Amino acid sequence: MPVTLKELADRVGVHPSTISRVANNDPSLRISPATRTRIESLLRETEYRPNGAARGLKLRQTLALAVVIPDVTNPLFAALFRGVEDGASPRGYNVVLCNTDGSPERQRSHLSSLSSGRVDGVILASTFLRDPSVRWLRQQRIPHVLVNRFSDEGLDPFVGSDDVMGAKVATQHLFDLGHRRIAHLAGQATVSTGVLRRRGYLAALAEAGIKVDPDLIVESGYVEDGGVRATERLLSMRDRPTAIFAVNDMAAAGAYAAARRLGLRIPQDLALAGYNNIPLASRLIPGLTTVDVPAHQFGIVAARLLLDQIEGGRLVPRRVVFTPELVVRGSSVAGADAEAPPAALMRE
Amino acid sequence: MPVTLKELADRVGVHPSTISRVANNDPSLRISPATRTRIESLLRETEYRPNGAARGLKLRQTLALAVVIPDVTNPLFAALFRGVEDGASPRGYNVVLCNTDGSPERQRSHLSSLSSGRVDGVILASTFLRDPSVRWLRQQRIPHVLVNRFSDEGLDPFVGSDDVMGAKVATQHLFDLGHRRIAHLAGQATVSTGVLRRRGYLAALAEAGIKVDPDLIVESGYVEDGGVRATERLLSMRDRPTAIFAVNDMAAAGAYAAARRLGLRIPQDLALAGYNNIPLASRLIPGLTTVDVPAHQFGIVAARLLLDQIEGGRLVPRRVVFTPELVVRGSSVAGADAEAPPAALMRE
DNA sequence: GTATCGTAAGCAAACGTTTGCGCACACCTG
DNA sequence: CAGGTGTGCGCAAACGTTTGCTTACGATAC
Repeated sequence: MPVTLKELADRVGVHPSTISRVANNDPSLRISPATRTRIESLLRETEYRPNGAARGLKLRQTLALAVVIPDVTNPLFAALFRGVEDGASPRGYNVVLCNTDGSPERQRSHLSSLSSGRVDGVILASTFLRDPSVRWLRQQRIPHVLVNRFSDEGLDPFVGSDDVMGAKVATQHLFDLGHRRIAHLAGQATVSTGVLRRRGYLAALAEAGIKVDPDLIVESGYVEDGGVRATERLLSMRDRPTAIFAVNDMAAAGAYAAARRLGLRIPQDLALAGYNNIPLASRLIPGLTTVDVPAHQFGIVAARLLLDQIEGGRLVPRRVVFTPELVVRGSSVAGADAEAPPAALMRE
Repeated sequence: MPVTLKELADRVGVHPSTISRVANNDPSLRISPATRTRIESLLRETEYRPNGAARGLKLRQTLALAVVIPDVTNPLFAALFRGVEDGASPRGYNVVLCNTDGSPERQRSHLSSLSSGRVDGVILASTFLRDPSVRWLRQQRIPHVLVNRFSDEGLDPFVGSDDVMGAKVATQHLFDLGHRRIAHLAGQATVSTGVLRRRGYLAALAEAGIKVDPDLIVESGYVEDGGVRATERLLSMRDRPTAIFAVNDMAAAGAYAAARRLGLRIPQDLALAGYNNIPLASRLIPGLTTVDVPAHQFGIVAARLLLDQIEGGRLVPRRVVFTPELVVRGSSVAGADAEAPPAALMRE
């Protein structure tokens, strides 16, 4: 159905290669202005687009990228994807989206399905520490960029934020408010954000001269449900914490539910801080104090790193690390919520 | 980098075509068990994957689909995308995601960038009535399926829900609760959901014997901000409505903000119903009564329709219309919210 | 001993581009 | 008019598969 070079060539009485050169603006082409305009107008008229497969075959490039994430349904990753698309689209690349639901097999299967040269590079979020898939990408020399979480420290191009500092700032914030028994809903030790944010939490305590109580560190994982259970455990202690720093906002949202169930007021009876600043954070009542992670920026930068890598040829490991920022809301400071939070703008 | 047929052929001392036939399980191939196993083990060992571009060129198929939506950041579309991927992935297709932000030019540009045969088909959500892009798809005979909104009635394969019925049921619900002045935050007249849901609203009023007050129908569009402004206008009337049916949940969320600002209690002073049942609906306090739209199912079914169309060859227009279901929460019936809404499960 | 047949695999074209060279023609120079 | 220099474009290979057709070879039949 789409028009081909040969057809055009017949219609304008010229060799296909000439048309190809005109379409590609080949500077080495010497051509009479007359033929050139004739060809150009034909190209415009027919809206000629070179066949992607043929072009890809010859040029060994697909003009496509893959983004592999656990779940777009999560606003953090949705924003990340938008960033990637916004970075890649102007440069002519399409973006295929792969959801893994956190399952390594699904991740593996997606990557292998893409490995038949169906994308020029991969952006990978939420890998594990020492992730086999990432090693495979390295070994296959498939251009890739890790986002948010890294795998083997420093071996891959990476864009993320300073998780240690973010966690430290959040914890210090709680300390500055007078809290001395500060708990941590922790992420898994198999994930970089988990270990780094825990490290930041510990660093803040150390700096404040607070002795660490191991009972105050409970693994909640990154889901709301885990946050509920972990918080219930914390709040049922004899000497319960007055504040909690959660590894992410979903776990913190779980803490809200647990606190409400026990009749505790936030922030008077329990202060909370989360991580990521997903849209939900400002929707909760009171608003959730959290560490902002510029997911959209992550995407843009990751796309740039990847495309530079692809178009530049050689793999140049490079890390871009953002400095996170604390967003203070009512979950830590009473009355901190702005009057009528600015309505997030969303379309149907 | 990836291994090619010719290389394999050299390594096993056989012609490339034979390897191809073995890899593709060509039933017309007669081959000795010995050679077959020799080839098969080589294929496994090298993890051979045929080059996608070459295969696509020969077979004129890309094994890729495109999903075109306004914005993945919107949970409704995120869920829709997941459905498409869940439907397409098992059948070997990748899915490229294109966000248009509602701009027809961006939609056009995405479609044209895909038109170089870079996808086998397109799933399009949120088109306008009489949308030029859709007509272009039809004219180019590019396999496509419309979701949620349709364009020219009945001309394209479509999956969505019965918007008239959904709106009617929601409005009737408000009527049954005793409300007589029921307003409508309406969608644009250029969008199928806008006109159909308005039609459902009107039908319910007619059936209830209520005379329509044109002042009670205000166009809010599909965004929160529009909902705020439209509701403010409604609530500042001398004889203001006691209930509002909003064209979607975002507009309804805007109504919450406007009501709070005016010190009105929901549902006592103002009852609300929305549409779509996005995750936010159950997060609002009180929970938002709304019409559930099975976005994930939409995606699955749309993928099936599209793949059948692609693989089956001829275009068979077909419509799949779901019957929507009303979800009653606290925004219409005081105390309807379940104790501690089941925590939505999300990952970081 | 030749014709027939079945088995096991090879040959080569084609898919639509891109691109390094080459070729024909015209024009200029001496 | 011979030789040189541009100009304007054409030729053909190559990218990695797929697939209809052909071929080589050994066995069986007559």
